[in-house]
Amino acid sequence: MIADQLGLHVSTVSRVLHAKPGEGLRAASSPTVERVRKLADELGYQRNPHAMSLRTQRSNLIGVLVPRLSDVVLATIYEGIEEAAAELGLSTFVINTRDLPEVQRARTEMVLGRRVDGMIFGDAHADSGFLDEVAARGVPFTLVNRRAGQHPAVVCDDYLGGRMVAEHFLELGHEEVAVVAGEPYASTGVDRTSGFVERFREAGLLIPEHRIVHSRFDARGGREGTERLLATGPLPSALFVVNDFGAIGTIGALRDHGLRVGADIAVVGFNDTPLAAELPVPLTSVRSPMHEMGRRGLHQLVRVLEGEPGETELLRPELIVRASSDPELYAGLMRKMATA
Amino acid sequence: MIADQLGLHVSTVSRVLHAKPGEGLRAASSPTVERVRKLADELGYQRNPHAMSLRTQRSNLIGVLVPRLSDVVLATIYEGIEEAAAELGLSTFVINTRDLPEVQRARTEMVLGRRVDGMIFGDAHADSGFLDEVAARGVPFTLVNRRAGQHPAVVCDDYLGGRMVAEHFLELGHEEVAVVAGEPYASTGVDRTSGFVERFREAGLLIPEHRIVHSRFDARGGREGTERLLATGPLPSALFVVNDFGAIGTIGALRDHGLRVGADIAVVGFNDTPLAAELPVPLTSVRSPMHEMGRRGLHQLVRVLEGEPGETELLRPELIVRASSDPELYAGLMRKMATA
DNA sequence: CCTCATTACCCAAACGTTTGCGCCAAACGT
DNA sequence: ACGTTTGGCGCAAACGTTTGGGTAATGAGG
Repeated sequence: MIADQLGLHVSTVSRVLHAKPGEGLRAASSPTVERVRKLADELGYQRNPHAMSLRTQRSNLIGVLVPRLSDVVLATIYEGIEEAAAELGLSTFVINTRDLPEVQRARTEMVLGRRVDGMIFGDAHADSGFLDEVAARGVPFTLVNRRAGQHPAVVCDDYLGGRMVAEHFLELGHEEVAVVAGEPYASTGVDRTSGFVERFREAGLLIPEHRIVHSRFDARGGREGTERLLATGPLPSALFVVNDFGAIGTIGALRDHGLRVGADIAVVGFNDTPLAAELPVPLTSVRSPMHEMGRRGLHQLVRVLEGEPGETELLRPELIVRASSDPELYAGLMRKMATA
Repeated sequence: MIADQLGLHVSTVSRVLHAKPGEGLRAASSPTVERVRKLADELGYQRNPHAMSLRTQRSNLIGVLVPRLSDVVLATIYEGIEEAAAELGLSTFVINTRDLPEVQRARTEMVLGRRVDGMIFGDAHADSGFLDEVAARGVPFTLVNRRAGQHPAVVCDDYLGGRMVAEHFLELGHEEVAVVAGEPYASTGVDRTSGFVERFREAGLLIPEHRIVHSRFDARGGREGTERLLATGPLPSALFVVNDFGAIGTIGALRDHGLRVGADIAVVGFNDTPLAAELPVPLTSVRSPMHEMGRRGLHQLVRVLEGEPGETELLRPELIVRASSDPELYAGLMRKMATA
C-alpha cells in the first residue's frame, strides 16, 4: 500500500481507513488519522476490492437474473435494484436469461462462480425446483417481479391488481370478459388472472376456460393471444391483458378486426408502462411500483445477507383509468379530436 | 486449494487447469492431468476470481454506463454487450447515469474503483471533455450508441439514417418538413438531423431553424417538442422524430390537434423499436442494429484491451416504411379496417 | 560412467487486504 | 516505587491464485 510512505504499517492504515466509528477507537491517534486520511485522498487511494474480497470472503457483489432487460418492466425494476445497491456500496451484475431454464441454471452457476454475496431472481418460474436447489445450497437470494414457492419475494400484489380490474369492469357492467393471461409459469400473469377471475366469480359470473388464453409477454404475444380469443366464440365486451406490451398487441389485433378500443371493446393492461398514457387511445392500466420493487428487493436481500429471515412483500397496485376502458373518457377524447 | 488432496502442489494444479494448449506443455503428465481434471469437476471446482484478479491485475470485468436501461434502445444494446461478454468469459456492470454529467463522473470513478479492465460508454456527450480526461488517464474504453470526438465508437450510421428519411420524404413529394431532433448533446439526434437537413439542402430545400426543435428522448419529450412545432408557423406535411419513443409522443400530440398520422401528416421515427410495427398506425422507422451494436462495441473494447488501436464502426441502418408515412399502406390499412 | 536434456514436478514470492495478537511506553492507581 | 491499564501501533498469517525458477529422476548419447 502506497500509504506507508508515512512510515506507518499497512495494518494501521487499513484500520484508519476502514474502521467503522463504533469499533476501532484503538485505531490511531488523531494526528495520525489526519495524516493518513489526507495522503489517502491526495493519492486518490481506493482500496483494491479483489484483495478485500479475497481476505474477507465478501465481495459486495450481487447477481441479478432477469428474463430480458429490453422488457421495460424488468429494466425499471433493475434500475431500482441498482440504485439501492449503489447507495449501499454494492455492485450488481445483471444477466438476461430469456426465461429459459437451462440458461437460468447456467448463468446462476456463472454468477456464483463470480463469488457474489447473494442473488436476485426476476425470472422465477412457478414450478421451480431450481430455486429450491439454490436455496438448499445455502445461496442467499430474494425474488422480485415474480414470486415462487415460499421464497422471500418482493412483488406487486398481482392478485389484488387483478381484482381491481375485475371491479372496474363490473362497475361498467361488463359481463362477457376475457383474459390474455401471459405465461403460465409466471406468477405475475397467474395471480393477476386469478384475482380477476375470483372477483368475477364473487359477482356470480364464471369466466369460461376458452376466455382465458396464455401468451408471451410481448406485443406479438398479445396479438396472437387475442387472435385466438377472437377466433373462438362470441366477442367479449372487455379484455384484461396482464401486461401493457401484450395490450399493445391486443389493440393491434382488435383494430385489424375493425374493433374500436374504448368504444366497441374495453381493454385494460398492467404495469402502467410510460407509453400506456401516450397511446392514441390511452390505455387503462394497473400501475405497479416497479422501481420501488427493485429497491425493496435489494433491501430484502441485504436483510437476508445479515442473517434475518427474509419475508415476502406485496406492493400495492393502483388502477389508472383511461379512455381504453372508460366510455366517458373515450367520448371526451373523441370530442376533443373532432373540434381540433 | 482443495485439489492438492491428490498430493500435488497447487502450482501444478493451477497449471493443469489454466494452461492454454499452446503454452503449458510442461504442465504435467497425462495421467496426472486426468486425475486433476477429474477431481476438479467432481468437486465442482471454480477458481476464485478475486484471487486471480489480485494476482494477475486483470479482473475480466467491464463497466458499462448508459443513460437509462428503461430506454429499450439502450437496454437492447446492453443485451448485445452482455451476450458478447459472456461468450468471452467477461462480466459486465451496467450503471444508469440519467445523462447527468456529475453522475457520469461519479459512477465512472466508482466503476474504476472496482478495477474494471475497461469501460463502455453509451451516454457520451458531444462536448465531452470528460471522455478526454478518462482517455488521458489511460483507461481503455469504447463508445456505443453515441460517438464523441475521436474516441473509438460503434454507432449506427445516424447521418445516413437521416438522409434515408429525407430521401423517403422527398420521393413522396414533401417539401414542408420538420424535425424533432432530440438532445443537442447526443450525437444520435444531431447526426440524424444533419443527415436529414443536408439531403434536403441537396434537393434545394432549406429547412428553417424553427422547424427543428430539440427534445428529450422519451414520449413526453416528443410530445412537448411537437407542441412547440405546432405552435409556430404553418403545419409541415412531414415530421422526422429522431427516436421512436419521441415519435409516440408526437403521434399523441398530433391526434390531440385532430391530425391523422399517415393521412394528414407523415411521421417517421428512428430505431425501429418493437412497438413501432404494433402501433395502431404502424410507424415508419429507421432500423438500427442495436443488439449488434452492443456486440461489436464489446469486441471493439476487447481489441483495445489487447493493445490494438480501436477504430470507429458505423453500422448500416435500414428504412422500414409503414403506414405512418406511406399513403398506399395507409389506404390499405383503412380499407382493411373498414371491411372487417 | 559421465554429461546433458527432458520430464514432471515443487518452491516461494507476490498481489493488497484484514485482523488477532503482542509489544512498548506513558499514564494511572495505591 | 511498583504493578496495571490503555493508547498507539507493528507483526505476521491468511485469503487463493500465478509464475519464474528451481530440482530430482529418467533416458539418451558419447
